Amino acid sequence: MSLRVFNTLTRQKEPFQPIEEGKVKMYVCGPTVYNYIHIGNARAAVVFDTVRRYLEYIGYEVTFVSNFTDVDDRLINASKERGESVPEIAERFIKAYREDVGALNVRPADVHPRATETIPEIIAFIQKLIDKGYAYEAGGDVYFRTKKFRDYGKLSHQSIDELKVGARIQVGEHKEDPLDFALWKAAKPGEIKWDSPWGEGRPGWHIECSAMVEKYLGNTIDIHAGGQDLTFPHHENEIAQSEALHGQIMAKYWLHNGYLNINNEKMSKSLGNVILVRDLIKAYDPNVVRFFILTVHYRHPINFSDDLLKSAAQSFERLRITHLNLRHRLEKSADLLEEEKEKVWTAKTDEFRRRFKEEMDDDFNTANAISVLFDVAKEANVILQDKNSSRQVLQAYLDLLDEFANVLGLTLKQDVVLDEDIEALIKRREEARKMKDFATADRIRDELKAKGVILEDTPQGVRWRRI
RNA sequence: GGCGGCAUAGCCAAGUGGUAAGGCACGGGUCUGCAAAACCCUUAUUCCCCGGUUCGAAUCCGGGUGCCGCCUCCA
Repeated sequence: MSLRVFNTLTRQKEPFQPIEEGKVKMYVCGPTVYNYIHIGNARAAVVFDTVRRYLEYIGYEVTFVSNFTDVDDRLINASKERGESVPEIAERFIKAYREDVGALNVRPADVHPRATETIPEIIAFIQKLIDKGYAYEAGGDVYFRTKKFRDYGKLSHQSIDELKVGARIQVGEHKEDPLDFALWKAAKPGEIKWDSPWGEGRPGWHIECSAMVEKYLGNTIDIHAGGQDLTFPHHENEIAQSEALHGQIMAKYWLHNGYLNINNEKMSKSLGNVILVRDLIKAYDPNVVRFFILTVHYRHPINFSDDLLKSAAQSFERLRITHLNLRHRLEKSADLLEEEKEKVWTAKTDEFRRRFKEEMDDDFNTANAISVLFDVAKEANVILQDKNSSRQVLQAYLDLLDEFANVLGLTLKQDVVLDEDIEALIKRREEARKMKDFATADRIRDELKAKGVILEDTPQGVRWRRI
């Protein structure tokens, strides 16, 4: 079995074959940095970070590029409202983005280009489109001539006629056709601006991605990804720009993640139910948030609620406890394995690995991959029941858990550092238990529980963890 | 109007032709000084409804019901 991915372009799962053997060029549309990111943004970031990790796990060399949109209408509006400059706002929220997404264990991209640092390339791109007749200047704006691009609508599977029904020309725009979209917008007085052959202005939203993909990855890339809502118009327009200019396809595979709802309602400002990552990770371990996101297939809608998150926290705790218990037991175990028996265990762990890969190969089915993780934990727990477990076997299962968790960007390992006074209490309880003074032992155990430390007596001695 | 998605146990969620993964919660048992953790057992003769195709369907086809999304800034 090898990797198959669902391609929005064909609406089918296709065998994944990169353009260049062993290498993957991947671009993910990043945030417009005018605010803190919400959990919908987080889902996209986590999902495609996981895709990247898995591609690397199966041996690809991945070049991962993700942009920051640091100039556009929303930033300009925010600038007016807050009396702060556009670059100030952008800088602040880029920093916040890195923190938020970093907490969720999303690795930084190889390159994080910014629109404002790509202006010369954007202008050159637009100029070439004008030269080829795919774009026109009108009143200081430049628009893409949609009807000239024959494939327009191929990604969202809409005909131009159907799309026209919803299209509007805003007041002040000078489009030839309602479906045309801005490549360059003339600056209004006081707005942030750059010089261009068409006067002072700023790039439209879609053009930056086309220019960045070309600059950092080339004319055709392997994977272009983003949220479902970017399919139209953003990605459709990117395709129009890039393919009109280059005469070759922009990306082989287009991946889109599904929506995230809050208590079964769409998350939106008007409903007032937007949850910021920043706030969420104050209440929940970021690992749990990531785990929760990955328990649902990335293309399916995911519902968010307190109860669901609590349930996910319980679920994830099971994996963490097994991990912790393996480590505790490893300190007390000896190497007992004979060579032939080792082969049996290796065969078992290889089988888990095969299953994990099989699930991830099926369009990144993280939900099923996680179920393999639970099966590994179950097996490990059974081994922990045995009084004479071998060190090699325990270590093999611990490593396997870490290996899978790492592909998913999850951290199972917890370091439990105890204060001196807590250690002293544990020691006192041990002495009390030896003397069969269970009243004292239980009192200390309750006391520690109140402080967030759970004690568990095992045949190998006392074991502790934090709540 | 056009395009698309979803409906599986109390809850979450995989599964898209071969006889219902996994997790949470619940109940019983084992282990334990008691716990905790863990393990074992139990928990959907059945996958929104009605027809059809098939040796066989949650899975395919037709019809219906309900919910949702996109077509406009949006992950």
